[in-house]
Amino acid sequence: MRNRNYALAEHLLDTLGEQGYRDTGPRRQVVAAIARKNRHFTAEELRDELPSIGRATVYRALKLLVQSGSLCRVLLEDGNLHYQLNAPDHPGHHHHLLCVHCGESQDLRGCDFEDQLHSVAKLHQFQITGHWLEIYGQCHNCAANPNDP
Amino acid sequence: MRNRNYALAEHLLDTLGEQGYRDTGPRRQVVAAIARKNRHFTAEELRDELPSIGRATVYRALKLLVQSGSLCRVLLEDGNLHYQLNAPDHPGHHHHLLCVHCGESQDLRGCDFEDQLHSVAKLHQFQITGHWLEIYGQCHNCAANPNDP
DNA sequence: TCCTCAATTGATATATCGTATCAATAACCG
DNA sequence: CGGTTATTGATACGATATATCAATTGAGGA
Repeated sequence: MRNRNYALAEHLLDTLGEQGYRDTGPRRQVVAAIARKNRHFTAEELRDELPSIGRATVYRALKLLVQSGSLCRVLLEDGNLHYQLNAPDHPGHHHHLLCVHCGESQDLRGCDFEDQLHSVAKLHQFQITGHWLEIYGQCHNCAANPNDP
Repeated sequence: MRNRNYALAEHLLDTLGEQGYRDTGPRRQVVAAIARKNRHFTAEELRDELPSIGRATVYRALKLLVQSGSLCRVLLEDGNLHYQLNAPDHPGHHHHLLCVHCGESQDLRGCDFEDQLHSVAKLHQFQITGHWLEIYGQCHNCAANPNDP
């Protein structure tokens, strides 16, 4: 686990490096903290875990990671925005199945709404340039064991 | 137009009345201001138009209207949440085609993603309880006249 | 019509989330 | 090594929204 997190963190730094961003101490700490997370999180949550790092630095790092496709912003059902690490082999725009019970988030893979979106758009004479989709519910585990933590 | 707005405002007040909420002066003003809008807006925008009304009252009215299904929260592409009046005959949960150029918002009607969502969910052994979808692009008008205001 | 009481209001403080500024510092590259 | 330039962090600020609570007001009953 430690190893996987470490490799993940290095991967994130590499991705930033490829885009000309420097490999700095604070950045390493932010990225390491993100790699340790196994669910979506808020910027402030992260900040609490990194008290020695300036608020602005944390927000800047998050923004870079979103821009570079390593991190997603996910919209919770209540309208709050959280962050979620993307799988290394699944960067950029995609959708999530968010478990409202345990907070787990699965990527929606191999599914394409684009075709349907475009045909709908045609009906409305609308040119689509983007979309945002989040799906809420219960994951397999939580549906089977509704009384777990 | 004045008449339509007036009827709209009365409709919103009626809807609140049915749920046991009182018909008050400040509420009437908020609702009237909303009925005048023809695009999505922020709470602060509304507040600027109603300087005599307390900040909290504006937010409270918005919340009630969202709860009662008269108002939608819409997510802009940048992650900001705005409010959008629902058509009286189309309350509650639905989706929007948001023009990123002029800010117009069309309701997505007669379109059902639910079936597709559920079959995808089945693959992931996930029980869907809700979803959030926004679609961004250019409306017919803006696509045809990209240089208009 | 007037009373009463609960709902509502608004001033204020507080919380959350994020950006702008800018001097000091640290990374990278030759 | 330096020198340049990105980066940092302290601080202030702004936007969005809720909590508190005394004062006010609407609505239904007497």
